[in-house]
Amino acid sequence: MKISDIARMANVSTATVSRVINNSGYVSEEKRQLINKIIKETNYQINLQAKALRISKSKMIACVVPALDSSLVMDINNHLLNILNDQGYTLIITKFTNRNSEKSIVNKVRELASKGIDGIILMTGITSDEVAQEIGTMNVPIVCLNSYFDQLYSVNSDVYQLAYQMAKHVIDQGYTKIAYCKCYGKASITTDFYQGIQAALIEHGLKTPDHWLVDCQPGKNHHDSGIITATYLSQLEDQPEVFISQFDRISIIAQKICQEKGAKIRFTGMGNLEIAEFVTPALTTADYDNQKLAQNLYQTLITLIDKETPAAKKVSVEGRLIKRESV
Amino acid sequence: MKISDIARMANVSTATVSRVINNSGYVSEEKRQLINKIIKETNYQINLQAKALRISKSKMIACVVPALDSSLVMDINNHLLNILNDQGYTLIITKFTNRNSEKSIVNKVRELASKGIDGIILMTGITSDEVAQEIGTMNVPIVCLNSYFDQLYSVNSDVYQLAYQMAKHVIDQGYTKIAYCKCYGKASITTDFYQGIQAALIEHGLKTPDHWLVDCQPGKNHHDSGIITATYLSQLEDQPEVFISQFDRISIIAQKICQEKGAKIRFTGMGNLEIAEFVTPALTTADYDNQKLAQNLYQTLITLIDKETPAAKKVSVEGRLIKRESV
DNA sequence: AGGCTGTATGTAATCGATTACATAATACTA
DNA sequence: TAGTATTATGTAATCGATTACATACAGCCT
Repeated sequence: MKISDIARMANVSTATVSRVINNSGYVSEEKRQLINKIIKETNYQINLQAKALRISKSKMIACVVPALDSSLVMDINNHLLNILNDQGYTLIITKFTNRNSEKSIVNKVRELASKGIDGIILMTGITSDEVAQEIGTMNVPIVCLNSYFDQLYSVNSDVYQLAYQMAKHVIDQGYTKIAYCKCYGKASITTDFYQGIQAALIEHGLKTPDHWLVDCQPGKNHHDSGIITATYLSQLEDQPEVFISQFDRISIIAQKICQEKGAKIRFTGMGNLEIAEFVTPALTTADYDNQKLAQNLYQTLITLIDKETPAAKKVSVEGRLIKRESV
Repeated sequence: MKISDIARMANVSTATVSRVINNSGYVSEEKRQLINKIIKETNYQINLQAKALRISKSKMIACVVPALDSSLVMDINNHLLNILNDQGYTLIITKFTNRNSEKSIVNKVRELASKGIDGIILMTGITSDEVAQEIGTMNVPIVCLNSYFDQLYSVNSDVYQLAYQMAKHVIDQGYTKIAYCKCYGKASITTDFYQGIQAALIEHGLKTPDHWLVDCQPGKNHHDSGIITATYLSQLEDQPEVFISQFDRISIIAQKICQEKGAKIRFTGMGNLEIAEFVTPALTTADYDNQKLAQNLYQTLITLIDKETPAAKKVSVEGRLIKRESV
């Protein structure tokens, strides 16, 4: 069933049917009703592919994710889905890991553009200036999550603040032997985390010895990182009192393993997994406000799609500390 | 940059360029190389929208989910993403909750078809025969997850077996006062769960009094269901020894709350959330083999897309019990 | 030489919409 | 009454590909 079929049945031209469908131009009330009736009766659905081709707007947005396995990615996509559904957009999810050489993300973007996608949300972090530059100059609307560069629009959790507050909270509880994870990646957000903690520590005249700085990267996923972290910490001669981790999952797993090994190290997480409340002891963590992140991603992207200029190149979204039993 | 631009630059017709791109028909080696060279130099990307319109194959598959908030949905989509990426397919995720009246899922399917989608994976459960009938007769390839009907192709976890094994395991541990969740929905998988447990119980001459059958549905999500379940169980005069739940999340939350309330009820879950291993006590659960589910979903769908007949209308995927500390 | 076959390439219709432009009828204005 | 808006509708080009069909040339066979 296509527009020309409807046109024939209504004894009008396709132009008139199109006008009715898109509510544009002049159509007599009589024909409008007739056409609408036929459309309803025949269950006619416009071919969006053809429409997209003609008007160069597909109402499709692609989200590039490293994987669908972190609660952050899931949760934000869930919120995005709600927003996009409401706005008549379709969400495409596509995978790109930085393991396939960061440079080729440029090709990924090109590939998406060739599908006629209106805009792209990049959840796979960018670390290279050069790549950021290249992506920034492509003429497809793009917004990054938690990766900021001068050349790119981005929406970010204010991890610096959260890390700072978290460290401060730990210190306020009277702890001084504080370890934390220092991921040696170059991702913006990771650096923020590190610096936030540093700031609080320095402010209170504390210093963390190097061997309490755990690199959580080598484990490919948080599960493995948790095991690595726990194994490392629990075999130390001088164990820290608290380990501030950047991810709930790492903490939850490490906490459990340390308990089993009899290491009395306390943990804090980040991300506020639902489950963090139900482990023992309930995990102190930080909530990123994923809904707000999703909203801002959408808002920025739509502004770009509409060929307007977003209010800010880099949007920061405040989160909040969630204090529970663990620290 | 379109195909006609390439054609002009190479001094050939669009037909020849198309032949080179699609490796079809005759093209002289000389022109083939020239055209390939130009394509590379110009970074030309074929317009997939136009192509899809012409050949009526979009290489897009849609997955209809109730929400992106359960680990099952996430995990399967993650696996699907890997498979689809490899096969050159694009994954579209779209939301449909049964709260918006199950009937209108028919419209959702129609809407997707109008986007030129090649096939649909339905993760939003179907419960109505009538709807199944209607969807079954639409001429779009569709596969359901965990919802089976005579009219529809489906891939399902063998929940009956798992529930049976789980109950048997609990009984084998010496427990006799066994409660479990009886969700009053009509979803196929929910009934399977109930019947699997029943079978094991009856086999061992056990009977569960009605007030130990907890309806977990009223809480909209597992989090709430967990709270409701724990609250209910812990205030009972005669508490069961074990509660067999259909979802890890419910168990994890209920287990924690019962601990706090001093109720000594043990829990088992289902779904094998990564986190289930790290709560205290580590949760005994069942693994659905999500990867296999995803593979079968893909396989069945592709077979339908290729206009062939899948081996089975209803595919069952075996899972396995994971015995840990909780029971 | 005439007829085949295989290779190479181009022309133009087509997929299903949108829309600029032309045209026509009607109503309004001076 | 001629001229100008306003309303209504249709014609045909267009978006960027694919592909059936037509054409042409080369080599080969008898």
